[in-house]
Amino acid sequence: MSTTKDVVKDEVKSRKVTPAQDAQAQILDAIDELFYREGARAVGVDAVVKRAGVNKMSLYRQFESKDALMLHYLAGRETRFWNYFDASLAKHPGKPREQLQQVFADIAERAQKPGYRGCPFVNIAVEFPDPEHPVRGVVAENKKQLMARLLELATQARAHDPQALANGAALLIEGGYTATQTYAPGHPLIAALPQVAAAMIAAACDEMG
Amino acid sequence: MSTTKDVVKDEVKSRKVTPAQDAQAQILDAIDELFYREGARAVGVDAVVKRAGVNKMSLYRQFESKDALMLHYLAGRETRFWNYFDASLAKHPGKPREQLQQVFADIAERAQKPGYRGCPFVNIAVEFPDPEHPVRGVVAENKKQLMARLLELATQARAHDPQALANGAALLIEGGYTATQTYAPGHPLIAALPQVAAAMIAAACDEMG
DNA sequence: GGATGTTGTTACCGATCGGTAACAATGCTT
DNA sequence: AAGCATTGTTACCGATCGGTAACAACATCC
Repeated sequence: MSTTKDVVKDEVKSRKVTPAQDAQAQILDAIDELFYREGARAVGVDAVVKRAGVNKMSLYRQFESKDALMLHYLAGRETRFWNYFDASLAKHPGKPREQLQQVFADIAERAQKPGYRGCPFVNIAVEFPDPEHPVRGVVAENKKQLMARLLELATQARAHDPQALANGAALLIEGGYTATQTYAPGHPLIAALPQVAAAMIAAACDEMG
Repeated sequence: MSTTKDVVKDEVKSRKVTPAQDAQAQILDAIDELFYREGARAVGVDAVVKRAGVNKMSLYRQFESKDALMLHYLAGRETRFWNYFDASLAKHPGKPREQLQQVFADIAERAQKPGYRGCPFVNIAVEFPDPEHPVRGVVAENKKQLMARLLELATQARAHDPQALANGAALLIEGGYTATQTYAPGHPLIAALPQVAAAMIAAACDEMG
């Protein structure tokens, strides 16, 4: 008798093997896009591996959990954010007031591009309300540093009350991020961010109390 | 022979029957708290019925889907929001500038209370990024009306550029909401919101261009 | 006292969640 | 060629997701 098991054996399997570091890079690319666009909570690991073009086990052999994935995602976004920030300042070296103004101009410009989905730190903080969740530490650290940089700029710009200007700038930045999601996309409110910031900066530096 | 089916029959079932409208009220209370505190996406219908103290079928006999639940949740939050808003204005009848200032003062006060979790419209917009999702329509409507009210106040306050002041106020409000979630709870930035708003209002109304 | 309509309960549906065991196929080293 | 570590594949795991069928227990009206 012939067992049916060994009848068809010459099919081409052709499974491609991806080095670990390549797979890792593809995964990081996938989560950077998916977590940002659809939200980390809404995107499952199956969607991640599908988009990354790797196997699920390849993912879990390099990242211990989805929480770890989110932390890597945030780390990448943090690097990108400070690159943006430093690029804004680099446009006006030695001119803190123009630097601060440029930060708002560049944020508003990015926020109007299609596909913009707000600040990734804001989004993930809203998606994970538990303040003990590991992602919240990254968010807090980012905002803490942002406030420090704003205070530094406000001080260098010789504002009457540097902390007050830093507070106002921080609130406007958070507001600009969020308004992109709550108001209709392309709403003139986003485009008005630099003007609002300009008025605030002028009032904080020019007129004497 | 004795069938085992009818041996124990005198156990007290004691199942309470809740009128439909009572169950509905309990469900609305439950989602108002759970959806706000933990996020509508993170809270399942099982958690809702458990907290409401009703059966799952009682829920689905009155609400056709979880999406419908979220719309009811948002409707309740919208009513509450405009009650807050009108209450702020009622403190200074006929004085638009003080009214606008009061809006910020009251928002900042609420935002510093324990359990505050930001603007429910902002949160649900972040949780459901798809602009075609039914909840997004409610969010857009709320913000649209808010902008209209702010513009009305700015006009009455005789700002040089009412639209510019309304834009600034809207951005500050969104920023205040969001900052409660991204910066540490109780962060001085939240308490500074009224001062920042005061400076903005003063600059928009007082000084001549 | 039925008959009827509403409510509670249980048990289930298929789908998806994050995560893993086991093993086949591959590449690299010697 | 042999041995070994890495990678791919499949098939699962228990839990939870939103949602429903079927039927038992109740209240009410005639």
